Amino acid sequence: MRKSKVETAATRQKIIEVSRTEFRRHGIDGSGLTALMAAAGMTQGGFYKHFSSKAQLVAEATKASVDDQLAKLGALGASGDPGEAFNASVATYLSVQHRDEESGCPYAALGSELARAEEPVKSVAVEGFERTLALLTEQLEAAQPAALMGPASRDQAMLSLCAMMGAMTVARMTEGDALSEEVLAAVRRQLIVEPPSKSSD
Amino acid sequence: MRKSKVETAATRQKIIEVSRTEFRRHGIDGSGLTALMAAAGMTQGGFYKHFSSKAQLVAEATKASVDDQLAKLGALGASGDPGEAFNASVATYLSVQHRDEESGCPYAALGSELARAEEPVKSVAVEGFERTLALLTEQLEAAQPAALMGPASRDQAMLSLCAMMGAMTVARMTEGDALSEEVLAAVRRQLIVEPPSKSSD
DNA sequence: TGTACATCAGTGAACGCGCGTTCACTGATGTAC
DNA sequence: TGTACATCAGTGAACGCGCGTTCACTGATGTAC
Repeated sequence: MRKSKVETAATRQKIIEVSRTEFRRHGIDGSGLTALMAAAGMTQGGFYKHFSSKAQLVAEATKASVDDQLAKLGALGASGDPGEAFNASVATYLSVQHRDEESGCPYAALGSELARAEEPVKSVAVEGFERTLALLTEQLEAAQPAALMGPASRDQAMLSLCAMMGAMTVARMTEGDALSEEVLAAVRRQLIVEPPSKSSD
Repeated sequence: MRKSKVETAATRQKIIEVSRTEFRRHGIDGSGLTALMAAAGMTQGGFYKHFSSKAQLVAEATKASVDDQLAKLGALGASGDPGEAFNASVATYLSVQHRDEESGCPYAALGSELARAEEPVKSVAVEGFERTLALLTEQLEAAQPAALMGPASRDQAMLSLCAMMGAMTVARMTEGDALSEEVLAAVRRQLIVEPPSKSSD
């Protein structure tokens, strides 16, 4: 039953991919390895040929989700006006589509579980947050008058990122109620910034 | 072994109180009824004399935590300048003390788990959020020029509340790293409002 | 290039364990007379 | 107020179940000659 190196790598990737969906849907504690491996098309015994523990998988799946999110938000900046990248990031993050997605931001999906996580996972979470914060700070500086740059930009990016994550968690918590869409729209309105060229305020 | 009505009510309250601490520390899925009842000084069998299921306990514990938080933030407004109540709420919520507390805001502690909860819990979460939002909106309107009142106040309160919850989750996720205190301080700086009397901006 | 053998990806049963929930039982409390 | 009995808070063992992890086994892949 041995598989080729290419197949093995693909299987490993498949397990990570499937986990991201399962973790988002049922949480980390709520996703058993047996169900997880079945969703990847295998039996539970094979898991330990790819990962040394469930914690290691959680770390890798979280890292993959952060990388994905960074790539998605980064692409919004690369194509089009850099002054609009920040607003595009906010609008994309705080969309109903993101709320209903099976993947997406791991901090919004697993926030309180990640806060309780142990070391391999914790480091990934901290580094991922730092990188996302750095990207958002850059996008914010490109979108605002030069006078507002410096430490204030990082503060504002911090507020924006925390508000986005909080709003997404609340939107999922209140799904089905009108409040869910209201939270997304309200925080979107509050975070959007005016482009640097036209300063009317 | 039957207990008096007063003792029975006290035991019920004790279970709820203990649960709030356990849920905050280990999450909902991570808190077993056996450990929970032991922490309340009883054996697991007695649980069902007070609650019909674990889900019912989760709903009641969440409601108790929300009520507590509302009382705490409301008290900040009652004693002292109403124009300073909002800033006091922000500073109290985003404190290192709140981060390290065993009780505190259930949304920050259980956010992603509450988002996955079923009906009895979900309603409590939605209603609690609405009430907290209403209190914060009031406090905000008392702290700002009349011109900024109306729908904009609710939007701003929504931003503030989401940012506070998100920041607390991130602060706990990054505890041990300097980022943890930085997030709390940065979001505090961004949310504080100028009192209505001295309008310099 | 062809053969012989070591490697190891994946299987599926089994491990000990803790989960939420049920239940027969105990004995103090509450109630009816 | 005093007695007899029903109620029910709390005990602790047991239920079926799924958890994370281990392991002997299978057989195709990779490697050495």
